[in-house]
Amino acid sequence: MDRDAVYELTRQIPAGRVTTYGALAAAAGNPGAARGVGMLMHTNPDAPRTPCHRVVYSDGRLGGYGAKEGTGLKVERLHAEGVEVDGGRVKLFADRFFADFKRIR
DNA sequence: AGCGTGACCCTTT
DNA sequence: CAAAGGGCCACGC
Repeated sequence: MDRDAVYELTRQIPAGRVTTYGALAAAAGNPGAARGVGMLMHTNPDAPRTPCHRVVYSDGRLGGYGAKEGTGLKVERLHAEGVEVDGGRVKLFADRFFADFKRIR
């Protein structure tokens, strides 16, 4: 597992778009390593260069966030980029999905 | 080197 | 439609 690749891909996610842990893992060449990617995000320091808030569950839910505020902060950051969030899930998930990480069920 | 834990995901009740 | 089970991988001790 090349974690640098994962971080790189995460950094390349355009503002206002989101992807999933699984899709990210697959794009990095390790399909099924969704959980590992989540761990990488958690391990990753707060690094502003890596927009981990643009990574969510495959069903559109936000998932977790290392900060104390948790998903709350995540919602704010996403909303600031134009991503509508409701009921803990991302609206227009399909449209907002990063094209390069096609993996909508 | 082995074990436990977690920011996940899919299939099956 | 909601809940439960089992299987991924990476990390720290």
